[in-house]
Amino acid sequence: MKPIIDILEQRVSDVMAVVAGESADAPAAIIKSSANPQFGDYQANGVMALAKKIKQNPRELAQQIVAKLDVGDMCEPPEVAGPGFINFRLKPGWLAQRLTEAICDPRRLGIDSCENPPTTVVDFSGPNIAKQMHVGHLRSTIIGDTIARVLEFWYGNPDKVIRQNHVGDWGTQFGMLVQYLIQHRINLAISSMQGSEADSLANLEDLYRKSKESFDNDPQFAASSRDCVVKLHNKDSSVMPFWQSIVKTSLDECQKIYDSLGVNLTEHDVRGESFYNDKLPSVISELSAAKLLQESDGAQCVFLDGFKTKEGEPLPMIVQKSDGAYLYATTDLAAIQYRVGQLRADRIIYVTDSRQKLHFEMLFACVRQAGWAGESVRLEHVPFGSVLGDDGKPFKTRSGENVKLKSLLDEAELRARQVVEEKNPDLPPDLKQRIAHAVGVGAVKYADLSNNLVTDYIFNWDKMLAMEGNTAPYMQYAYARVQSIFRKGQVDVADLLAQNHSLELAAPEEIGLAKLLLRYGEVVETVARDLRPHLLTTYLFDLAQTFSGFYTNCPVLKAEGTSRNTRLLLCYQTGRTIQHGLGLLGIETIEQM
RNA sequence: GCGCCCGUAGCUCAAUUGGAUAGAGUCGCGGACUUCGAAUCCGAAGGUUGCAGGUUCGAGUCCUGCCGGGCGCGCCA
Repeated sequence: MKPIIDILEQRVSDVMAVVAGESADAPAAIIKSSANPQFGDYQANGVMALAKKIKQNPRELAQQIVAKLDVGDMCEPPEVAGPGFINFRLKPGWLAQRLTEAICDPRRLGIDSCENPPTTVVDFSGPNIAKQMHVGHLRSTIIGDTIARVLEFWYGNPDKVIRQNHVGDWGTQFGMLVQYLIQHRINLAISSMQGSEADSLANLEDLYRKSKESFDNDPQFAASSRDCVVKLHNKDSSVMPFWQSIVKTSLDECQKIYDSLGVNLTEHDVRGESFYNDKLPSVISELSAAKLLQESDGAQCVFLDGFKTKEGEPLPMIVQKSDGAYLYATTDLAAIQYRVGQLRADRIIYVTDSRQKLHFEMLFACVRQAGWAGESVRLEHVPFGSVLGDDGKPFKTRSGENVKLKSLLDEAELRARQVVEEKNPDLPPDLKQRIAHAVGVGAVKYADLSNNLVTDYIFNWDKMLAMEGNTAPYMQYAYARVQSIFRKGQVDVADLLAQNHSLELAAPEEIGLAKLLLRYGEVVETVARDLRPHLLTTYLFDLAQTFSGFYTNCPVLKAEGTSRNTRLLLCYQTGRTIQHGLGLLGIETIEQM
């Protein structure tokens, strides 16, 4: 189904073009859903801009447009209001017809997929695998996952979305780790086979700490570590197995976190720094060939217009250090070449914290100048703020360490379990555990995604697990209540849908709910375009609240005939929309909680 | 010092990117369970959008200058 906004946009724009005549290019109709119900359901804001352009009275112009406008099939007669708005109020009969269509669409809820979806790379998560995943990886991982899910749905073609996990599996710290293993004759691959999972995990933590200690305190070890880095770069067979054992062990740990978080990332999405290692020399030579490379203090640099140091001098993007080593800028350049050249990406999205903003600005400027990404390739950085503790400082443990994602998730589940025990002690234990997992993980993700990306947010267990307010548990509860109606009424959904159902929207709560349900597609489209997940949580919360109002005022099972049928279908579509929307956020729904 | 981001109700956040009377949640206050799950709902209260100018039909949003905070600014990622 074509979105309501698009239908109105089309019709109003057509009339505007006629009214404007050939003299002027008519501006767009700019249809928005109205903020205030007093102004109807949708409004056209573009008339005033046109009036200005062709020097006419905006209200009179709006009147002319309304007179020529043919929207009688879907709206009550449109009204001109204020300085020149046109307000539209949808007819209940037309709403019912559209909603029926949405309900009968088993897969897409009546939402069209976009035309010509671009092949899109979503680069997210990207943990440094020398260490366990911690809270610093949380936002990129769940925001990136959501963006990938939303785009997959909006594009209507999962093949068009390519997840890339640009893990840090290369670099100087690996020299240190490998050197430690060699020196102590430890093969992680073997010890993790023999030991328990906890052992291999502890090994990695220990390994990092111990080798760091040696590196800092033992000059000879530090020297050997640096040699080890060189050997790694040369793919020396005496060190590679050790490196591989670290990578494998570490990625396995990451995978457990992803699985537990419900994040759609697998080993197939991993293209770590090591993947690009071979391609770095050609990055330099191609930059050189493009006449972009300059030496400065022994380092190979690209100087781009508009970037300055604190002294006001040109700020270089260093692509090769004076000792010959490459940097993350080099790897990112190679990654863009790979993504545009091999993956055929038309759109590349980077989900990282906002501190890397400057880096991406320079990176994008560089590939534009080098011609590695033409105008047709969209490069987008999605920056986000930090996770803070109650004190407003970066979220850390009491001892000042980064909070491990594993312990974070364990605690989420534990706290959710306590709530379930309190609210619903009679459920079977395994069900309680499933609920606790869905609620706990959902709460963490929802709390993150419901914030505007650019702002920092304060991590607060009590708020994210609260049953009241804009939280995952509230949303999941709303869903469970819908399901409860079907259970209680022993309504078979398949039968319900198979009936020749005629929707009849009468009560204001029914009409309001129907209108909101039909706006789901607009929201998905906006999120896909602007990459702002909190717009989706806002919508879902609005929907859940509107449903609650409907639920208290409109008995479903006690209603009869068409009314009962209508209300059941409204419940069905509400449940489905919440489930689908939460699904795009990577959050599970549960039938009872 | 320069650059980027931010400043909105006591608190946590929105505001469809320039649209109408700035909205939610939460806290506190007042109501609603014999009724499909009260983990809910309804109501009232709460504001000089950091300050001062400017742009225009119209500004929380854009421009300028201050104040306050966060982040970044050559060989880490």
